[in-house]
Amino acid sequence: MARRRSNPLALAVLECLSEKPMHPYEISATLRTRGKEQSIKLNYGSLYSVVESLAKQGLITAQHTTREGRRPERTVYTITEAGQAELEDWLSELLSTPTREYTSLEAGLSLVGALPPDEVAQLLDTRIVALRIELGALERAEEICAEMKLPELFSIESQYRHALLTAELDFVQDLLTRIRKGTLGGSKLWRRTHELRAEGMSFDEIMADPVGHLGEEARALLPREEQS
Amino acid sequence: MARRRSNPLALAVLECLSEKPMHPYEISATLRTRGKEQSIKLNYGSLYSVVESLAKQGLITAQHTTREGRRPERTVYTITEAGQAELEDWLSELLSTPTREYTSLEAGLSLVGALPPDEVAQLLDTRIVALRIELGALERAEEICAEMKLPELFSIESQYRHALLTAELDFVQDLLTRIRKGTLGGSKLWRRTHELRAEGMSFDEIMADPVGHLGEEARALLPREEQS
DNA sequence: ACCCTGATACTCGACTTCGAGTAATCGAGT
DNA sequence: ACTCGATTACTCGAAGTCGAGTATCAGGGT
Repeated sequence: MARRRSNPLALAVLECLSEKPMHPYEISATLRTRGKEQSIKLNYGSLYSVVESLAKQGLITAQHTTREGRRPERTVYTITEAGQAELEDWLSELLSTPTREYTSLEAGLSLVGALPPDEVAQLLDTRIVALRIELGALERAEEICAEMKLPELFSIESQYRHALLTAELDFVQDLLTRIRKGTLGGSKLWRRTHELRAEGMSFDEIMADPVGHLGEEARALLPREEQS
Repeated sequence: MARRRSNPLALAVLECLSEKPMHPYEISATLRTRGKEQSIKLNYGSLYSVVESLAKQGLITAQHTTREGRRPERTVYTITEAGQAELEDWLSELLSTPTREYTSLEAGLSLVGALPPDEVAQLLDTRIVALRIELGALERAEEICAEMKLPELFSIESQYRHALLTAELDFVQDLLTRIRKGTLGGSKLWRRTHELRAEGMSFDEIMADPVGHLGEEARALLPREEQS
C-alpha cells in the first residue's frame, strides 16, 4: 500500500480509466492524441510498471485479457471505487498544494560561478534564442487549437507553460544585461576569481585571503567572526 | 561510460571537487551550508551512488580512505581532468539549452477537467494562499542575504525561483477569475459534464452525442469528419 | 505475390532513486 | 561521571525509471 504519489503518469492512468475500461496501450494512445504527453512524461516501461503498481494497490483491477491471433494479449483494466477516490484526492492535492520543483536551469544557476562571466553571457544568449523559438512554436500550437475551436479547458496546461516560459525569458534577458553591464552583485569577484584560476592559483589559496585577492565584495565569504 | 547527465547532484559533486578534494559527507555538508540543496535535490542514498557512478566513469578518483577511531571510513575523492571538462560542458548545456520540465501543476492542469469547476476554484484559492506564503518566505530570505552583504552571484537561483513563483501566482489568479466568471472557453461544457455524471450518466453515453448533451462547445470533440 | 512501412502491444534488465537504518563520536548540561 | 541529543559518516534493499528490443499484423505500393 505504498501510495507514494510520485509519478503523475499514474494519475493520468486513473483519469483515463475513470472514463472507461482500457488496456495499457490504449491508455498511452489516448494520452498521446490528447497531447497530454506534453505535460506528463510517458514511456512504455513506466506505463506498465505504474499500471501494475496501481493494480497491486487495489486502485484498478484487471477485467479480462483478450488475444487476437497470435498477437500479445491485451489486459483490460477497470478503475475501482478506491481508485476513483484516489484520483480525486490526488488531483486535488496537485492543484491546491505547491511543491518544491527542481528545474535544470535553477540547478545550473546555483553553480553558475564555476564558469567565467563572459562564457555564461554567451550561453544565456544561446538560451534566449532557443526560448524564443519554443515560445513561437507554443503560440502557433495555440492558434491551431483556436482554429479547431477546441475549448480552452483542454489546453490550460499549455497556457501555463506559456506563462512560465515567458517568465523565464524575461528573467534570463534581465540577468544577461546585468552580467554584461557588470551591475550584478559580485561581478568583480566573479571575474577576478576566474582570472586567478586561469593563472594557476588554487581555490584554497584564493580562499585563504579572499578580501586580499578578490576585493571587498568577498568579505561576506569569510566566517562571521572574522568579518571585523 | 553511460554519461546520462540525469541527476544534477552529480554536477554539484563535480563542482565541489573542482574546489578541493572531499569525501562525500563533506560534499553534502558544503552544499547544505551554501543553500544549494534548495536548488538541487540531495539525499544520502543518491549522493553515494552518484559518486560511485562518477568514479566508474573516470570523472573522479578515490584518493585515499582514512579512518579515525572506529568510525566509518571516509573516502576522499579528487576530480580528474575528464571530470573538470565534464563539469564545464554539462554546466554549459544546462545554461544554454532549455529542456522540457514536467511540473506537477502542469500535470494537474492537464487533467483538471476530471474535477468540477467549483471544486477546482476552491483548490486554486488554497494554492494562492500557499504561494503568497512561499513568496513571502523567499523575500525574507533575500533580505537576509542582502543584510549579510552576500553578493547576488551566489543567490541568482533564488531570484529565478522568485520570478517563476510570481509568474505562477499571476497565472493562477487569472485562471481563477476566468473560472469564476465563466469566461474560460469550455466552462459550460465542463459544468454540464459533471452535472450529468453526478446524475449517473456514463462517460460513453455523454460522448455518444456530445453536442446534444453538452451544447455547441462540444462540437470540437467530435472526429473531424462529423463536425459538419 | 512480395515487400516495406507503420501501428499494435508489450517485455526485459540495467541503472537510479530514496529514505530509513546503523553506528560511532562530540559536547553541553546536570 | 553521566546521559542525551546532535553531528558525523555511510549502507542497504525495495521500488521506480528508462528505452531499446521483440513479435505480430494491416495496408499500400510494385
